[in-house]
Amino acid sequence: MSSQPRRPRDAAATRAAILQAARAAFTRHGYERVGVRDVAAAAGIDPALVIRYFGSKERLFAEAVTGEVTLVDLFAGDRAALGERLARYILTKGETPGAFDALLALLRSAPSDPVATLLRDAVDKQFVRPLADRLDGGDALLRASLIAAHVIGIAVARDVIRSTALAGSDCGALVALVAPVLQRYVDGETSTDGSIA
Amino acid sequence: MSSQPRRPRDAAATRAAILQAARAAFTRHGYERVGVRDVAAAAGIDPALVIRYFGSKERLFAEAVTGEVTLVDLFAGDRAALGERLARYILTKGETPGAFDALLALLRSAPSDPVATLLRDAVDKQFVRPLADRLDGGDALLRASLIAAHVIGIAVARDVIRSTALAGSDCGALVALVAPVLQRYVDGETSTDGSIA
DNA sequence: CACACTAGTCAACAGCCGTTGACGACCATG
DNA sequence: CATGGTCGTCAACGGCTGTTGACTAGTGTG
Repeated sequence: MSSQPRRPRDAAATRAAILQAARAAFTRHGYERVGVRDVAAAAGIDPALVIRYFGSKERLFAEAVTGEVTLVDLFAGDRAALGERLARYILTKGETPGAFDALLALLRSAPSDPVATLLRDAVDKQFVRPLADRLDGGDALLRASLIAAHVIGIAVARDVIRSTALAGSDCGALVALVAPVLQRYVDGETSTDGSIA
Repeated sequence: MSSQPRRPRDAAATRAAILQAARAAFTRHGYERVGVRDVAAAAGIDPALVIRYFGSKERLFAEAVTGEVTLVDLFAGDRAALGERLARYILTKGETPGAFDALLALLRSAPSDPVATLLRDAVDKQFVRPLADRLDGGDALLRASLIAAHVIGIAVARDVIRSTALAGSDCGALVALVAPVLQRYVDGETSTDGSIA
């Protein structure tokens, strides 16, 4: 029996294959439940190569997950519809199966301590702060954090917990409900009262 | 060298000690990162005894985490202040260190597949459905699910990710911001109009 | 051709995991 | 006192984990 043919000697392609396999696995199952051997098998190579290329599982995760999120362009544009843009983004995302979502990968891995740090930094630097910069009024940082919290909550409820109502509902109806709520955080007003505390 | 003295033969106390240690550990670190040996060590007994009492780690987790959440009483009372009650509950919870929070334990363990199912059932049965029963208007189930999503998001952002802005802020200011937002889901308004139908 | 270099494989390490069965120690009851 | 059943301990199983080093097979260069 001849052993299976070796991979062609292409370092760049192999590295990319590992990264792609890692992204898919981490997105679906989270950091803890994905083994180096799983990633290697999905990439069609030896487990040792994964370590050789990335040093350790943790660094592979960091490299696979970072540098992929580009939310900032969402924050640009008129603030009156910012809530709707955010709602539409989070709610229509993930409709293409097999898509890699760094946020989801991070959320699934959040219980892991180094990952929690990674996630905090990513959310803070790529979401909360840029968003807070575009908010007027007091408590901008707090309101941006609460917007992030709601967005994260929706992602967790729908994609991790797989809440039946959220997962099975029409996106349009969801956006219509969520958009004005996020917008309220954007505007920073309490409608019954008229002023911020 | 005499080995350390045996535990007094008290089955009920030992069982309770295991359960308490398991709750603390699962709340802090989640299902995956807590080993049977960790729980046993915290309870001061042999790892084998944990399995003897609970059958398996998974059943221990289920027993440790279920039957502890009693949110329903929050939903009773006047609906006009329901949003504030919810906001106050989620935001002031966990101020006593060492407290066990089943929701947090579940959230930290959510990536694990059987735990995700457990969590979905718990959230659905103990939160979404009772809450939806108290909501008027269309999309009651959806609006209740979105309230749950926001509450979960705040919990994740604050306790798992440890978002700096949320973790370090004054609870009163947070409640003032969150309460009217949750209330909007309660009232089911989509316009800026402040009146309920 | 012979060389150094690199890409890939293989086998194994040490350590952890959940779980099991055999084995003492204790206690209540006969 | 003897006996049966329960409580606790101990050691070990098989399987998994991330990681390492030795080894082979190709490639580009002198």
